[in-house]
Amino acid sequence: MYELEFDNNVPIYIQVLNNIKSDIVKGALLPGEKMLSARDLAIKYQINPNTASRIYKELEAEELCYTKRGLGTFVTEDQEKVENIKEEMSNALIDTFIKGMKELGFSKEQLIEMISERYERG
Amino acid sequence: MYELEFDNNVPIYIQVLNNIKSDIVKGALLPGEKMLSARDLAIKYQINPNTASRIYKELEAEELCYTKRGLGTFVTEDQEKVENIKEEMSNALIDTFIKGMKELGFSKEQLIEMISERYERG
Amino acid sequence: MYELEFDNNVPIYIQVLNNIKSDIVKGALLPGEKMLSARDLAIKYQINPNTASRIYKELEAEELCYTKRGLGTFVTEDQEKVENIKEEMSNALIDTFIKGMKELGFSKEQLIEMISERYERG
Amino acid sequence: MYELEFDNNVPIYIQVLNNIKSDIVKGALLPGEKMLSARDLAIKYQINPNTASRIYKELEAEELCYTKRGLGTFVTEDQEKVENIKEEMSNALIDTFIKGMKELGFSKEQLIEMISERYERG
DNA sequence: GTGGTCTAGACCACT
DNA sequence: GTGGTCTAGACCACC
Repeated sequence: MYELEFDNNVPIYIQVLNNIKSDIVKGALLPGEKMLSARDLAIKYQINPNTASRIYKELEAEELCYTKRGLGTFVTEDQEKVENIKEEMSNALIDTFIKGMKELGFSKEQLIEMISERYERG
Repeated sequence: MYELEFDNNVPIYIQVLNNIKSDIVKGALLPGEKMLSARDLAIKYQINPNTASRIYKELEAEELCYTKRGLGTFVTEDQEKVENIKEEMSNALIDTFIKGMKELGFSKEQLIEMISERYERG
Repeated sequence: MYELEFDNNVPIYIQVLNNIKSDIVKGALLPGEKMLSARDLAIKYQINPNTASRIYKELEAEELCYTKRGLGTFVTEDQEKVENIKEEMSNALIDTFIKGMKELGFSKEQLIEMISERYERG
Repeated sequence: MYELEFDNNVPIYIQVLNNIKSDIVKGALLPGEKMLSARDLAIKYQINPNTASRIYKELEAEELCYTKRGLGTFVTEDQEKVENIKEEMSNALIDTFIKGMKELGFSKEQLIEMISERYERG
């Protein structure tokens, strides 16, 4: 069971999905490594097994993992895919951040200052 | 009519709401200024009139505007409210940004560098 | 309700999926056209609404359609996507066919003859 | 050990089964010839021994091979059985091919042209 | 034991 | 009325 607190405004499966993606990107899940079974994932995050299944299905659609029938689900061995996801996810974060802050009227210097201040706290 | 392209994954009313809030924060909409009628807002953003109404209802609930019966809707004159919104919105942006980037394994220095690089581009 | 007879060896949602894809490829569903609601799709094919939803979700993942919140699901306007799908689907069919028949020892001439004979019948 | 790459969407035992059937049809495995032991089949294809056993069980059920206790498994000597299998397999291939391509809107002439072009390549 | 599919039904948010 | 999410539970095929 997991200590993750869900943000109710974001679908659970998205949150778990991002969690797993981060694990792959960070190397907490290694290429070729066997992942939790869908059922165990469900237990870990206290979610319904179907929801867990769905998460793996999405990961597979993004080619971040693959399934061997009857054996389980495994992290992709294609390191390039992993790099792409890292790019993609960080770009999305940066873009919404900069776009939003500009809209509010913050300067580059202000952004840098705020980040310096808060990085350790967060 | 407006050039805003909607992100279909975010409710339209949220997107317009944030747009208006930003306008107030930036001063594009001044305290006490008369706002568009719901009907005109609907036309400007090409949205359903019901959606436009809802947006004003939410703005009113946050006390960022008020309605004078028969005269229209006006931006709040309470500058403190405006400040609060600015804080609130920027905090939300910063928090998701830092939290997400940390999860992906980025350091403070990397964040600052990336922002420096991209601020002008965005 | 629909006259489709399901092949029990293939998941229903795949069969319906291919059906809809074919409709798009053939132009029976035009770019930008509103598609059946998930509920109506469920009725048409006599399947569970969740299954119908899932089908649209997959189509959307392949960018063959897009969703406007609260309004419905629409066929993509990107004609290139449609062309790609046509290529992809026909290539898959041809490749399995040729590969399988070669494995069985059939020559090119035999294949052509068999197709000539059976095309009308099928 | 074998160079076969498995398609994860098709059960492994089906893939190996078809492989062996093709070998019989093509004459790579001759009537009366002794086949690999289940154990060696497992090694050749890098599969689970249980899966290998299952494959022979299915082949036997279709009467394409028979077992002499203590001696091993042998290819059937009944040439008619072999012919039937060839018919069956090729019909299945042709039918899915023609049905699918028709659905996509291809004409008989187009099919023939595509096959002419690709047969050598495949 | 593993994942895959399907049904059923509930609840929610959006337009 | 539209799609989106989640739960629950069943059944199947595969290894």
